[in-house]
Amino acid sequence: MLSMKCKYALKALVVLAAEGKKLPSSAIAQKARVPAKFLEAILTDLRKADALTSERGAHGGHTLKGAPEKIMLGHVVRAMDGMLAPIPCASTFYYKKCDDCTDEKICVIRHAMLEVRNKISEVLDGLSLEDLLNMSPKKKQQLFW
Amino acid sequence: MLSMKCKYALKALVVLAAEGKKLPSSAIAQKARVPAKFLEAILTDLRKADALTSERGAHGGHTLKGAPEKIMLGHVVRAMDGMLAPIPCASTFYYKKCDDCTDEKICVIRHAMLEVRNKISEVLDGLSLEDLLNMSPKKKQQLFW
DNA sequence: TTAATCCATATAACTCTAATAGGAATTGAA
DNA sequence: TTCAATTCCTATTAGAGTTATATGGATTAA
Repeated sequence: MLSMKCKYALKALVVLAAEGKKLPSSAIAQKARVPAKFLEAILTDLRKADALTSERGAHGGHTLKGAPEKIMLGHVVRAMDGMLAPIPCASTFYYKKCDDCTDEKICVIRHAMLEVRNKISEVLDGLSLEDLLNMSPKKKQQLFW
Repeated sequence: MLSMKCKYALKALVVLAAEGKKLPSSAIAQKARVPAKFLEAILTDLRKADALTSERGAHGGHTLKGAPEKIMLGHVVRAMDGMLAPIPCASTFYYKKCDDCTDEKICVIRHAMLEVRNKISEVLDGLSLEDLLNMSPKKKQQLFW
């Protein structure tokens, strides 16, 4: 399950990608329809995840860091929610051994979940913000949801 | 994320599939290395999900309902954890509209997550308990994890 | 009658989620 | 210098979900 936080993060980044310019968090919150104060925390996390840069003070705001086609959904989801894999022992970036497993090389649950994690990764690490924008039939009106 | 409950459920079913006979929950708990009392509740859910049948009283126990090749992982995971999709609006079996979305037909987040949900479904609805057993290189010794 | 077993309900500790609140620090402009 | 806009930081909170454990009732075979 994607958390609301992660979904909001994606929406915020789509807005930034579509506008292609610096935006204050209040503007992002309004365009993405996301609780403003919650979004502030999310934007901080996105900055730490190197997805955007922020400028403080009057006329400050947030700017996408790098081109929209370089920012992949997998990166964002991992930064917000952690691993893509259904269980820790099947994760590449957030691997953790199971307590109830003696030999993970033969674990059939893990084998199955590795397949799942690879499919999820194929999709999310293969989709960029730019790809998301291009999915929208109403791109020009900037209606994405 | 798969819950422990779901993981335990899968392990219990693998044990039942491997043994191919009626087993009391205590035996399943021991072979699957799952907390006994927690497992009892899980077995009840699996019965409600039509994955096994139970007999009460002395010499009672739980038996897989139907052939192992007919019980799919997707069915089990849905019964334990709910939807496979990352977000409710992308779920087939547990669909629910998003509050922050005006037109889901154009929602780019949903489109991306539909791809993910379909891939997950392809794997989990394509894998049976029998497939899991066959994944194990130590099938004869009944070591699955 | 007894022991084994499933079944049902309650509870508890813990963590996670989805926020909200309040204010400090920074910046550009009047 | 002062003001307003803005990010940034820390704390708090209500509610839900997770992962169990405890107790005892109901059922069944020997």
